[in-house]
Amino acid sequence: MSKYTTGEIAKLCNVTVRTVQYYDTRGILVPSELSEGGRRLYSEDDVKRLKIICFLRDLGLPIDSISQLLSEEDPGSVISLLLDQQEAVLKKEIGEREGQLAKLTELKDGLKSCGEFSVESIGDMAYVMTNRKKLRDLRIFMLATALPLFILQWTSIILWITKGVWWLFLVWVAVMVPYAIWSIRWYFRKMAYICPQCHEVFQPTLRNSAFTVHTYATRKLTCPHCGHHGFCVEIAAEDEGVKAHA
Amino acid sequence: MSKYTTGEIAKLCNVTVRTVQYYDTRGILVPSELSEGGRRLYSEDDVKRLKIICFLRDLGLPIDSISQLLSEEDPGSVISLLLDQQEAVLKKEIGEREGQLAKLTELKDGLKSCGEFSVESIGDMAYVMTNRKKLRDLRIFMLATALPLFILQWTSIILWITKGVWWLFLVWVAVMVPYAIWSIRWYFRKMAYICPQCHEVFQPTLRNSAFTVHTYATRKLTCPHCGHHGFCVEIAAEDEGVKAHA
DNA sequence: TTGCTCCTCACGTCACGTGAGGTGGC
DNA sequence: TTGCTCCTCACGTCACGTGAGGTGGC
Repeated sequence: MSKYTTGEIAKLCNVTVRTVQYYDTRGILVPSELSEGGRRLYSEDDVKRLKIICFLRDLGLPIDSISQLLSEEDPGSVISLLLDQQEAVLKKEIGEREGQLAKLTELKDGLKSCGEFSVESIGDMAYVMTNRKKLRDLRIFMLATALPLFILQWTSIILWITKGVWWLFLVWVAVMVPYAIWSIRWYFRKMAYICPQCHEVFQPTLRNSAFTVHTYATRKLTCPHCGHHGFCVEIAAEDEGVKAHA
Repeated sequence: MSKYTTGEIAKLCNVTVRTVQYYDTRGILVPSELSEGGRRLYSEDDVKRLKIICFLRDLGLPIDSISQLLSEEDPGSVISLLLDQQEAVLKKEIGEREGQLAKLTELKDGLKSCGEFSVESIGDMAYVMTNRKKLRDLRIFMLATALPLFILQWTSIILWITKGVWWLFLVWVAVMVPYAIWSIRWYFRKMAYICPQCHEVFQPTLRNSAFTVHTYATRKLTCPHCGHHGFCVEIAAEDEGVKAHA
């Protein structure tokens, strides 16, 4: 029966000498024999054991679990539990990293579209990203309230043209005017903007914001903190009112 | 300008007090002021900075990189590099874990179909799994050599029946007989089996293995090491011949 | 004065890597 | 004797967590 030294068994199993020594001190793979000089000597069975350890380790199992499994008197009852656990761990870790990857891509896109770059831009982007869900909810709510009016509008127009029923159109006008006033006020109370210069969050007055150039996500405004005039990213306002996003 | 204590800034940014203290000792977030009693006092700007740190940390970036980025005089040139790097890291880690997950599932399936369980079964499974590619290559090679003969067989039969050409069938017989002898011998030289009892790899003699019950992956054999008689898993033999899979 | 919060060591985590300084075995 | 391998400390990694023992501030 040939015996292997630390270096030999390490090479056989594609690990470092240090790893073999470490497994000895941890009691996971104790050499079956020691030479007179105090050198570790490993048997064929030790090699098999180390291969099993490495296989399980390469599945990501912690060595303490492997150690417990190998010293169990009935490993059959433990192994499937351990593997199920590890499966859950791996799935969770994959999910986490995919989430991070999605956020990272979003950040990259955001920084690409944002011209001048500073560390604060990252803060703005982070704020916009966490705020995005809330913003979407607000916009959806806005559309949802407008939808019945939209239907009423076209129903009344069609009825007027085809059947000559004109009173429904009057109903629409009567409802539409207060809705328009309410919705514009509501929208500007719920929205806020980030200044690209001083990175403060502010809410413009209705007068200043209603009649300016704007896109889907930005609006040309003057920052009340630093006086900068330019396109500001639209976000959902904090519930408590105007507040630095800090 | 209000100031925040360690606990306050920690709560604002959803981290522990210890984390805030740690970022101070690492020089990543040094409090802008200290009280006479030596307590850390943080400004609004410090809060913004910590939020940025946490955002980047939650993308999985190492704090040393964050630290460097924040102390850079031109962060714009570094950030995209850093994010690209992190993207690669995350993709690699996801890939690794998906590989581990696949192996883990394979192991679970293997252990389910393997009746009596011991620690050595894991070793056998590991060996079968690393060996699987080689085994598949061998089987594909086997099929590839058989394919021309198979085509010749049906061509000759069809020609004989439809056109009365019988000599091609004689050619097929003349080629088939030596091929059959060669292929059976080749197959049993390339294949080996794992004994489920003593977990040794062995190659049975041609006589013992050719006429026994078998399935796609196993064959009923008697182990020459321990004498156990039962179904043994088929694997590709080591190139050097018979060898314990150690 | 009493809680509560904060302070600084200092050790623990996880699976080894990396020297340092000394020795066994061919 | 000369390389090569192996031995045992012992510290370092990474981002904090977890007490211990002491103090500031309302």
